[in-house]
Amino acid sequence: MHESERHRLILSAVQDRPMVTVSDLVTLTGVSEATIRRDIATLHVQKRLRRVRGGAESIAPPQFVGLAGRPFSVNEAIRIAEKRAIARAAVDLCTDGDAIIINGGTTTFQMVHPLSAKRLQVFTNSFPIAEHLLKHSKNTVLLPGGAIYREQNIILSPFDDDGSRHFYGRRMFMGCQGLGALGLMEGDPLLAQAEQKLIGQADELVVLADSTKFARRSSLLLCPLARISTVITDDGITDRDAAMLDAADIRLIVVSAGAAERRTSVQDA
Amino acid sequence: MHESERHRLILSAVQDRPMVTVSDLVTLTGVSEATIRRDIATLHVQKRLRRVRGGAESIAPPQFVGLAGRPFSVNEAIRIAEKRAIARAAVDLCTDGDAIIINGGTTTFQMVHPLSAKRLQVFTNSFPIAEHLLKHSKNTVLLPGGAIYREQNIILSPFDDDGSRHFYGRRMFMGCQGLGALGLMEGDPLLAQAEQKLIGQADELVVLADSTKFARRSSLLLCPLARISTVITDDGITDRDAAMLDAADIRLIVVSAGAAERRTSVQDA
DNA sequence: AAACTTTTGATCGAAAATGATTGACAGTGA
DNA sequence: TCACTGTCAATCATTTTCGATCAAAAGTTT
Repeated sequence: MHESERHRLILSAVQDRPMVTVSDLVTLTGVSEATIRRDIATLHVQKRLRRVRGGAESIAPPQFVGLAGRPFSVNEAIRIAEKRAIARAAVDLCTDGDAIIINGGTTTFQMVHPLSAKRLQVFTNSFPIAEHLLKHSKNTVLLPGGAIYREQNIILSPFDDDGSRHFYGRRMFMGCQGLGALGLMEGDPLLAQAEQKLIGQADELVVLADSTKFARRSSLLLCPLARISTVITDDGITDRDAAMLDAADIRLIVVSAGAAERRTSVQDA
Repeated sequence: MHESERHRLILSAVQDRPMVTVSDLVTLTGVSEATIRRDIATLHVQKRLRRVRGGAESIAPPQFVGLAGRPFSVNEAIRIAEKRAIARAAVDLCTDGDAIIINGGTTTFQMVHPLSAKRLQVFTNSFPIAEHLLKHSKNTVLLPGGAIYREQNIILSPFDDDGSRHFYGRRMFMGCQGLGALGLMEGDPLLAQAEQKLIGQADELVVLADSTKFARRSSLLLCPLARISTVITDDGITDRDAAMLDAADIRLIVVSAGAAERRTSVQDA
């Protein structure tokens, strides 16, 4: 057994489990204890795992992953003010009693705070959104069936009969990775699949996209612009992009991310 | 049991309770009292929990724990030691990689702590169980579709195609309200409906029932004794009830709720 | 093939973790 | 007050784990 092969084995073993012991790895690889220790030390300085007494553990300990339902640690911090303002405008579209669909994502997650004051029927594939609404609001919460994907924090089923067909909402709210003349684009295949399932279960499709999204392109084209009813974005949007949405007969809601309240200016198409 | 694993277990245990005692953690982890104290001291200086007399408590502000982290406020406190011991024995039946089904309930909820150390595929209709496993373990978590019922804390759909038909487990674990010669009884119609959906999706049906359940009767008869493979209970069970289960060809696992280790005695039928 | 380097396995003392014991201390009830 | 109980810190013996060292094995270069 060669060094690189051992390293692959060790890394795969450590990702499966909260922690692997040295003796575990000895039986797994068949080499001596000393070698395993050396390997762990090497991988530790390479920051590919964390070395702990007795063995090794994954570099991302589970207690951080799940920290109070923070969804996507990477994207979360960026453009947070814009996302909040956009999410607030999205919630403002709803009145008590409405049935809505919220697709998982960092932008849509920001809707939970203003939603706390409402009483809606919310269908969502986002576990953190469901969790928050359950704990901090009186909204009715409904979920599709399926596995919980930890990275994306969404519930997704490989099957068609996951319950989403039985829910029909007045509006569906979703984020995206890119928005261009070709339509709505998503980056993550799993998110795309989840969104695909829910589009069509609502009268109106409301897209929450901060203004940087108009510059971004992505590989997965989810639907054409014509399918979108409303876009909510911040005031960084260019006239050209606004004109593009206008041409597609999309209602555009522009919010100001500035500290002040929602000075939302609505420009109907 | 290694240090890092114990720490994960302790943190997960302290999470959904106002406080855990040292002896709780001794039974949960199987290590000595001295070690638990040292662990608590370590985690305390790391500010990952607060050390209090008799045990430890969550560092998190009570607002989060209080609202819905508490699943079933009424039943939770009673016979907690028995329930924990029973739940632990239930988890001991599983080996990594197994696919299991856990029905929501106060007894089955106690399975989450020992489950933290496992790597299973867990299908559950209990939102708190899913939440805990997602945050504090590396188990794969799967859910049925439907609405979240706040009182029972379960996910339930009025429709048949909620995704549960697509999951097949080696074992299904469930609690109950009563257990008699006629069969398994449930009190809450919603819980009964949820259980009905999942029975039949697993090879073995394992019932977790503390010994008081044999004296209780209820209106909703869920299934006959013949459908049950295994019953796990505490040592308060009478010979008469044990004989009843034996006659029904049910494997009986009796655990001692006493502080000591899991002195589980298995009496096969 | 010989000389050299790298990797591996084994040994052994050091360091760390653990479990059990003890006594101190506070609270409880008789 | 006094015994009793539960909690806790300190201590010590034992076990586990670690790190350093060295020799054998494997691979490289000349």
